Parts: sequence; C-alpha cells; structure tokens
Amino acid sequence: MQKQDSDINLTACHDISDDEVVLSGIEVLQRHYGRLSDVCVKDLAQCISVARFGKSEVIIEMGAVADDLFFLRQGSARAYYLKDGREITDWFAFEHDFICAINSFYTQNPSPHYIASIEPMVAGVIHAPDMQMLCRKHHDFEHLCRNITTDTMLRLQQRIVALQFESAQQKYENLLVKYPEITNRVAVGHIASYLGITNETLSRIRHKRAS
Amino acid sequence: MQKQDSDINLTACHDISDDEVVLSGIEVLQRHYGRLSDVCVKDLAQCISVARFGKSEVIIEMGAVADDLFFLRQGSARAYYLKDGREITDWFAFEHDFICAINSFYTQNPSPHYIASIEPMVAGVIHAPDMQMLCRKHHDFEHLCRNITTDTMLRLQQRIVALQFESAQQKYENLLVKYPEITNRVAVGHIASYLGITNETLSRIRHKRAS
DNA sequence: CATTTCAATTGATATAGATCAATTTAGGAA
DNA sequence: TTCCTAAATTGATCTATATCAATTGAAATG
Repeated sequence: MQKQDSDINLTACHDISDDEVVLSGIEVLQRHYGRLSDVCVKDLAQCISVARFGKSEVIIEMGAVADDLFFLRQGSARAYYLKDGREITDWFAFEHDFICAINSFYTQNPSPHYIASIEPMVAGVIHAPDMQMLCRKHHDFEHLCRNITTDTMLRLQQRIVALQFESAQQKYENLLVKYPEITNRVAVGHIASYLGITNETLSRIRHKRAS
Repeated sequence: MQKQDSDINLTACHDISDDEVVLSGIEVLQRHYGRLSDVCVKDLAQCISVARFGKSEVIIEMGAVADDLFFLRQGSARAYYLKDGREITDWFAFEHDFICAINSFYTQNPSPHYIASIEPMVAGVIHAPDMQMLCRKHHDFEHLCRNITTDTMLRLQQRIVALQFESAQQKYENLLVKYPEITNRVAVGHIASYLGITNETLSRIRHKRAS
C-alpha cells in the first residue's frame, strides 16, 4: 500500500527537478537566514540531496539514530512519538520549513520520534556530519545555522506559552491564525494531539465554531 | 524593602570578585559549549560585566526592549509573564544557566517577560549587540553561541513533551528528577505555574507524596 | 461499483484539576 | 520577641476535558 501510494505521488511531484529543489532551496535559506559566499553555496549544494515521498510514508523510525535534516519544498510532514501506544504529533512542517528527529539530529542519540510525510513531499536533505563540516569550514554557514536554531528555539518558546495555560479552544484558535489552511492539509487527529487535547474535544470545538 | 534586601545580599555575595565571575564564567562556558581562541577570550572578557541582585528583585520589566543576557554564577532567577493578572513562570535559572527575555533578546521587540531574581544572585552579563559583534568577528564564538542555542532549543523541546500530555503528578515528579533541590530554593507557587497547574493542585500532590 | 477500513463525529459519563473560600504557617519588619 | 503580611495548605464545590462506546462519513482497495 505504501509502495503504490509512493509511486503515484512521485510522478505527481516530478514538476520540480532535483537541481531546482537544491538551488531554489538554498536561495530561500539565504533570504530567510543570512547570505552565503559563492564558495559556501557551492560546497553546500554538494552536500544536499533530494528526497521524495508519497502520502503518509514513515521517513524515520523511532529508535534509529537519524542524522537527516529535511528542508521541505513541497508537501508536508510531521514528527510524532508514542505515548501509551498513542501517536502524539510534536511538529508540523510545510513548504520552507525544516523537520528532523530533533534530539537525534543534534545529539546522535536514538530518536524517540518518528517522522512521516503527510502529503506527498519533496525536500532537500543534509546529514548532520556534513552540516558540522560546513559549519567548521564556513563562518557564514555557521551563522546561518545559528539563525535557524534561534528561530526554532523562539517557535518552541511560543508553543510552551500556548500549552502552559491556554484552554483547548484558545489553542485551536491560535493555531488557525498561524496556519489558516492547516485543516485542509492535516488530519484532525494529528492537530488534536499537537494541541495536547483529544480528538473528541477538538471535534466538539470545531462543531461549535462551524455553527 | 527591595532596597534593604538588596544591600544585605550584596554583601553576602562579595565572596566572588567581578574578575572571578568573568574569568571562571568564560571557563565554564568553554567547557560546556566549545573552546575559544585566546584572542576571542580577551575580546569576550571586555564585553562582559557583572551584575549582583538581592532576593526577589525585578531585573527586567515587561514592555522594555531587553538586550541583556545573564549567565548565573550564584543564586537563581526566573522569567515570567502575566496571564489574566497572574504570574506564570516560564524559565528557571541556577548556577551555570542562562536567562534572558528570550523574545526581546533575539528579536529586539519589547519583552512580554519579566525577569526577577529568586535568591540573591551574581551573573555575568552580555548585551545582544556585543554578542552579535563577537559572533561576526570570531568564528569560534559563533560556534559556541550556536551550541548554546541548540542546547536551549533541545530543553524547550523536552518541556513541550512534558506539558503536552503528562498529568500534573508526572510533571512534578519529572521536575524533581531534573532539579532535586528546586523545592528548597524556589517558591512552590512559581513551580506550579511553571508546570502549568495551580498552586492548590501542586500543594495536594506534595501532600500525597509526603505521606 | 461495492466493500472494506480508518477517521471523524456524536452522545453519555467520569475525573483531574480549577476555582472559591477559609485556615494555617512562616519569614521579614518593627 | 511580637506583629504583620504573604505564601502554603486544606476543604468544598464546579467545570473543562478525558474516556468509553456507538454511529456516521469518506477515502482507499479490490
């Protein structure tokens, strides 16, 4: 089932060539996180590969040391872990977002997270050792990476505020402000666990809003 | 009251000289986050000042653009914000921890957070523009800062997991594992809001545990 | 196109934790 | 020491959200 899905979606994604993914990806990164020298861009391009996945494919398994960092160019993905056998989604990524098994990528420990595609997706991939190497070699790349990490840190900070003392309704409203079209792209169940509430509660909140 | 407290505690902290705070602080930083060249250490030492506060002093007011980053050498502090007039503690810092108005420090926007000392504290201070300057000038310092940010990011990630789906009891137990002596140093009320629960609930949990 | 399967919704009930109110305790000031 | 203020505890409810169970809906499969 996964196989067939994947094939179908692969073709659907062939409008973007690998080179396009890498080059336009690097351009977007520079715009968001800091300019790179030409030498650095060349080195970086060498280290990036392209990954394509169909709908709902598991990309990283829990328990593995996962040193891939994905930068999405199309589609969407999520990171999740299991709590009492139930999937809890921790992170969403859409176009221009990063996703990785955050603990594993930065500490080389086995990942408590799974990563899976949601929609068919295309992403640039870099491996942790390559990133380290590029950081050591190019000061401007280390600067860019620091900016990315800072940005991620600030987002996580925001989420903590949301989870710490907001009602289920408030959390959902805030999510919709940040990602207005998330409900068209992501299963409601994933959104619920992301907000720290049950499917049923989210369903009722959505019902109230609709009426 | 704040004034008098402060005077008393200032004297209590005079066992560490300013130079000691700066130099041993830089040493600790290097041990945790990466070695620096001698030139860099010299430059960095130039940019660090020392701040001393008494018990329960407000260090940063909400609404201010706060570009101070504190590295604690003694005592403790917390960051908090107001939600419906109630203080919600967001972050604790003890010896060897950083604390700043995280949003303000990294984005130069007015801070939604207050920062206050808990116990009398001594800290090294660096200003955001100086940090930026040092990052630009010294690749090794930028590397160190990236490591600090990465570390902070991973901690925030851990807290999200804790807040997302754990019971009040579980959250308290986990906190005690991480900071076994926190209850001797921090008011129970601050701990409660940090965990996203009310004072009363935490009090009852503590009662159950004690028996 | 029919069938299977999984996700979402809806309903009924249970409960963890919030809220409100009253006491007790403890740390700082006189 | 004694007083005073604020924090912590304890008790009695209340409520938002979880849980359990059943039904509906929609997408994937043959």
